[in-house]
Amino acid sequence: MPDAEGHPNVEEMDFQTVLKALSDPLRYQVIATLAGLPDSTERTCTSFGLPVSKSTRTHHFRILREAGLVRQVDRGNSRSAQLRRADIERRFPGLLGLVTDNAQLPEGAELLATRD
Amino acid sequence: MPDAEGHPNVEEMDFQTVLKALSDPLRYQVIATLAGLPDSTERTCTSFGLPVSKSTRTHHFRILREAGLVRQVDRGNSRSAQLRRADIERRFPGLLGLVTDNAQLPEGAELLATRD
DNA sequence: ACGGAGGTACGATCAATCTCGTACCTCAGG
DNA sequence: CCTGAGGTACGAGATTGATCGTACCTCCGT
Repeated sequence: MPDAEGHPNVEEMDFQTVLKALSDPLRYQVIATLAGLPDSTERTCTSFGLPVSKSTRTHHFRILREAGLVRQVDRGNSRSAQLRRADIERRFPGLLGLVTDNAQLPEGAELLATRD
Repeated sequence: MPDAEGHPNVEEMDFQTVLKALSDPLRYQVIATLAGLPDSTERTCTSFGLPVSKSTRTHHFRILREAGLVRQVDRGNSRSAQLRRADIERRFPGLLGLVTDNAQLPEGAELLATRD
């Protein structure tokens, strides 16, 4: 079962849950952005510049985390999110490729995502 | 734009729309079932034995059709649905493989699906 | 011509979920 | 010790989506 922070391990990842997580435009955008950046990239939730409130942001990142798509680790005063690329690739080979190939990132998304 | 029956062509298929279509358990089950059968298989909506009413069934098949996942053609007195396998494979390579690999079809699903 | 099976269209209902505000927590920096 | 930034938890509102019943259509078989 998932760990204390709600991360499922590779075997526990469920495709339907992942599809549901990705079917929201904002969450899709987060994953597509992360997938287009170097593997070890870590970002705070805020750094994506999502046009929603803090609590809504927490909600979306929880869904991504519980689907197994991102890992969130405590970094002192904040919390960084990183794509679980290897895990996803092992469990759902090719999925991330489809995500990046079909991403329609809004203008400036790369800038926002690259900002610290 | 889509034809009169609402079928998008290959270029018009949208990944987000497809993900949304697949994120419902019943619709996923339909696609997974079709994907596991020979390519030219045609089925009536009823033959899947979905545990919902007629109108709900129509609703789900409309979403699958408008996402571009199935093609529905008039067959006289009824209407048959078939998977747009080649189109999907061309537009989203590998997606159908993921769907079949992660399908958890209920017991007897193959029988229901194979029945005419 | 009639009945029934397969489908669609429409409107209503109910559940899921996206959204937000507020309150609260923790840590880094002054 | 404060303050502010980043996050979470919880409850409420709003929106989406699944579900159904009814009415209606078309075709096949009798």
